[in-house]
Amino acid sequence: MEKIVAIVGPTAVGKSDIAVEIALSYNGEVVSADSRQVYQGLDIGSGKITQSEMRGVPHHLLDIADPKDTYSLKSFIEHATSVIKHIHTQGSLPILCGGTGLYIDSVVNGAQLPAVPPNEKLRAELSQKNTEELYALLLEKDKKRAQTIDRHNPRRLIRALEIIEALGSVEPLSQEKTYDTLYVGLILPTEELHARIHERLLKRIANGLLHEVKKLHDNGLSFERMEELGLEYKYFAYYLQNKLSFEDMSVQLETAIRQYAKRQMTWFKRNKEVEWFEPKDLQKIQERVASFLLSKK
RNA sequence: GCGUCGGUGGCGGAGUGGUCAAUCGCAACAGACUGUAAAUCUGUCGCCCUUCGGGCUACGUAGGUUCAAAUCCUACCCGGCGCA
Repeated sequence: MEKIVAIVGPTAVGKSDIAVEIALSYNGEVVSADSRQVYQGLDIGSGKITQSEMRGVPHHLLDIADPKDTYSLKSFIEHATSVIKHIHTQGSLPILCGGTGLYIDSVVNGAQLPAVPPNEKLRAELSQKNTEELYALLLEKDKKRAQTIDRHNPRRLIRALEIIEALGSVEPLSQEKTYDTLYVGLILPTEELHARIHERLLKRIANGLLHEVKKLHDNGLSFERMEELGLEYKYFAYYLQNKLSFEDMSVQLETAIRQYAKRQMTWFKRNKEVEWFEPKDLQKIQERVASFLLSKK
């Protein structure tokens, strides 16, 4: 099986740097797995790596979508899979690196998704209903899916109904593992991570985050869409609409980023394949990658 | 100084004699994840004991009334506002 390395961990832990280090040592190319960095123009706020930080290492799946459109997991799997294939063909090592756990796992596990693109009309229609109604509807149309779904979660209920609308039912996902994967998890003590989040936010603000968000809006990205994009974009959109003072906005944003980091950890912790390191243990990480590359499977 | 309104859990804020360890929101903590994932959702959230259940301490402080008080009374302390 072809090998890939996946670098995971919470936001602000320092994944990008480590990915570049590994790439430089083992002839790697980075495949970003970040649901926001795929969008053009979301640079400072999404923490997109800069040209100089790349240090000559090719990076893929950045700036491939228009933020006005919804980029989907399905597209990500397709793009990433094809890029990884290409990297393998060149005899290089693909390094999946990013904070979007679902994206990474889906690629690593070879999830096969049915092509059911977002149906905005249906979504708008269904979002008028409350969760009970949605659940009742699902129960009626696909009893099997209804049994396992989180019945309080409108997002999932709507998505399930959307798939049913297109395909008649929600079939179990099929997965086909095609890679030999090393999961490198990066972790820091909570206080340290929080301090990094704080510093990073200040830096982003100093580097012109507000200007970036204004520019996005001037270019036609609605505040509504920005709120959907979350974190920096969501809170700065609140500020620009005078829903929050700058002070309140930055405090709440920082809290939201911390909460996000926690959710990421919850996701990654449950994956027993992940081997955890502190970012400062670069040496150990490098050694682990080396032994992984020598192993046979 | 007088008058007046108020002081409730980490914060905001309900409750105004019994069903109150105290609605709710936030934060915090733990978790889920059939595909919008930086999204969405769930649980816990005074202290102690073993879950059920039980015990203890609590609604500014100190007393009091009452079978029963966060809720009524008195004094004091603190804060806002009005008049001086």
